[in-house]
Amino acid sequence: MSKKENIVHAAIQMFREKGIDKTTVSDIVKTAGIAQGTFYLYFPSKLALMPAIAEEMVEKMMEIVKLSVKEEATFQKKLEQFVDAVFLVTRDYNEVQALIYAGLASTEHLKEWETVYAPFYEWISDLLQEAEEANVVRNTMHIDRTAKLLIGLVESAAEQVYLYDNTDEVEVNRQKQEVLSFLFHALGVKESI
Amino acid sequence: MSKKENIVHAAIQMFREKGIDKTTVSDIVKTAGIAQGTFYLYFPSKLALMPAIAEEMVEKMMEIVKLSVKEEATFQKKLEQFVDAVFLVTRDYNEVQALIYAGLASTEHLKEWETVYAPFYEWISDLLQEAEEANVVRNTMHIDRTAKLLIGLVESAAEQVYLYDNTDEVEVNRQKQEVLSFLFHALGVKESI
Amino acid sequence: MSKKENIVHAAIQMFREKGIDKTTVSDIVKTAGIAQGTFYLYFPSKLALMPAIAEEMVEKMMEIVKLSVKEEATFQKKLEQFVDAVFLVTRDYNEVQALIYAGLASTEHLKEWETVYAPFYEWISDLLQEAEEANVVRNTMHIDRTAKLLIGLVESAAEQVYLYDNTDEVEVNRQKQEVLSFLFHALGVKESI
Amino acid sequence: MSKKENIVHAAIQMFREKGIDKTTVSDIVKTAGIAQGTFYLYFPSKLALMPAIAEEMVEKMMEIVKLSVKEEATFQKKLEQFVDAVFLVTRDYNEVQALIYAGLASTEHLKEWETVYAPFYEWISDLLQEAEEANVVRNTMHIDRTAKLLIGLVESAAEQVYLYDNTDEVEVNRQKQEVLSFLFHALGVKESI
DNA sequence: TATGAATGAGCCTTCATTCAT
DNA sequence: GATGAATGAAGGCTCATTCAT
Repeated sequence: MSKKENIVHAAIQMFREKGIDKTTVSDIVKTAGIAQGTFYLYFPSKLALMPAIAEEMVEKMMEIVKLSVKEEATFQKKLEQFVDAVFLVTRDYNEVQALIYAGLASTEHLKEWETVYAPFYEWISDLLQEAEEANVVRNTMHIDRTAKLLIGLVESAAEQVYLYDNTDEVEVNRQKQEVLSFLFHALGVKESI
Repeated sequence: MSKKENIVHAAIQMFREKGIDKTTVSDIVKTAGIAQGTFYLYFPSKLALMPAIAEEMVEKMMEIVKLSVKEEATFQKKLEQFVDAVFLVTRDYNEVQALIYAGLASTEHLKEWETVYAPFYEWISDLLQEAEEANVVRNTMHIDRTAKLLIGLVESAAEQVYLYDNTDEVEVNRQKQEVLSFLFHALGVKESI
Repeated sequence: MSKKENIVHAAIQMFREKGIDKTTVSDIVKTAGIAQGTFYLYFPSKLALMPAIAEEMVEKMMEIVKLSVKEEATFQKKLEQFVDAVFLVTRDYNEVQALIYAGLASTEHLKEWETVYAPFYEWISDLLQEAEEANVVRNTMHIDRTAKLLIGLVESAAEQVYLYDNTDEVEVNRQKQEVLSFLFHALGVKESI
Repeated sequence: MSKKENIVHAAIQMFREKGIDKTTVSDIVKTAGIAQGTFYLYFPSKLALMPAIAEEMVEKMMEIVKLSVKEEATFQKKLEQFVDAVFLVTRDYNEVQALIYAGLASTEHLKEWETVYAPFYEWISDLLQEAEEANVVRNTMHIDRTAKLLIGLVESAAEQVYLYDNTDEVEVNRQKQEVLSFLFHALGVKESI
């Protein structure tokens, strides 16, 4: 593993353990097992970490999503698997996702966000596109815009359940079901498929 | 205005101007026109501000929502007005909303969140309840859960458009329309009503 | 003594002991008996100390000069007393004078230098003016320019002797004599007076 | 050009561009086109550069002085040419000369100073010696001491004009004239020659 | 209650120096 | 000799919090 990746992983780990604000460069280098100065060989400042972490997180998410969502499943099933994946990642990394929000947002790295998140949006767009072409969803939606709405919906649902609500399994499943039901209607999923 | 409110308003103002991380207690007291020490007469620490601000923000949002959504309008129209209101508040206060997200979340004030946001959820729940009773939406949804989904959806849509996308009026309106269309389908709004 | 003066004195002391570059803000506050943060209540940065120190040094020099140079002495005697005074201050504070040079010069405080050093130049200018009017020096010199030359000459002579040469009393006195002789000729001091 | 000279030249260049304090070893090696470690093959530390630079600077000054001062000129003319040369070098290298002052002085390299500056002193001493023998100056001065005073005077005059005063050509020339006049009297230059 | 000067722990960052290749 | 990635001590500065008035 390259030293740069090493730093990113250490940072993610510390962010999950101590929160973003409380994590210092000193924490990160200690975890990464490198010297303080070495950090600055790879990142010009602490803030410059954020895009790299965001990228890493999106990659991880894409990985899990691709692993969860089976190629051969029906669209309905795929949606279900997708929701499962997002809930999973949110449960394990919601602290870090808040970072992607807050960290990226509070700096001047806003433009990078779009780039970083792009593959995720695209993946959903493709999914919706296929579904529309297969005539299993309503054909009145704007694909790209709807993709974003879909992601926003599922992520916020997952955040609500893991950050603020009790996280007992039963409740989580009910929330997932409600999201799916909400989604099916929103997309006009054809029941008979 | 009580001195406590004074502090809260000053904090919100500074957060909007300088961002949350960059705002210091010193900034806040200067804006509030009080002494450094006085702050600690009303709040035990800087973090203790967050719930108070969240409360204020939710109040402001409720106010705007109540002002925007006309009692006599149809459910469809009400939804539209609601979306307008959320977009409006997000545009003007997205920095501060990020605080409610990140600030509350990163501290130990998580439990307070529920309480603070409660009136907002309730208001939407009531709206949905009425709609269901009037038989203008599908009757298969869990009201409270759907209320949260609805809020999450609209807020994330507004954030996407104001934080990351270009904010030209035309684009914003398209996004609003897509949200509404998405929502109408999700809630199973009866077209004929 | 005000806390600001306290800091300035502590800084001068440390500069004399450790040299300028080696002196840290931490050293200064320790000597001044105050907290690290207190320093920044009175000076926005470490560099901002320099003009204040320069001022203090010039004041000290003026004080010693005024004490040394007797009102009723002849011009020749006054010159001699002046050279003594400059040598004295240089011996005790040459490290700090280097600071005034280097410190002021290396920052953007150059303009302040003129202001700070002004009373010193003026004092010499007045002395020369009187001498010219009393017809005890040549009347072909430009008073202000010559004042600066005179100060530059005496200071550099003192620096040479205390910084680089051996500082035994005999050698120092010879150097003083040579300076005076040089000066008397340069100013065209009338011997018979 | 040897690698050592290369480093010295790079250092001088960077000192002139960025100032002494702000110049890092990293800057120097980048300019010299060598690796960070290579620096330490030729100089045991950053401070060890200073005498080498001083030497280089004095050499440069001697070169310019020798070029400016014509063998066949009268003593008066030679003095004038000498002042011109010192003003020239000061204008172009005053930053670096401050280094020779401050840098050498503040370190433990004081003793080297004498050695380094020696040829310069000697050259002036020789000039004065000749003048005395030719009976064109007063014969009451101590040659070596006066040589130092002369250099101190001219250098401080040049520094004053280039560092603190306005540097317009007219003013500079007036200062030069005043220095020369001061000098002629100080040395007791015989007018009729 | 109200003040605001004082505190000091701790942060980010720099950079001279080293050393394995 | 030459390299340049790695080191880590140390510095300047910030700012939430305290406390004597």
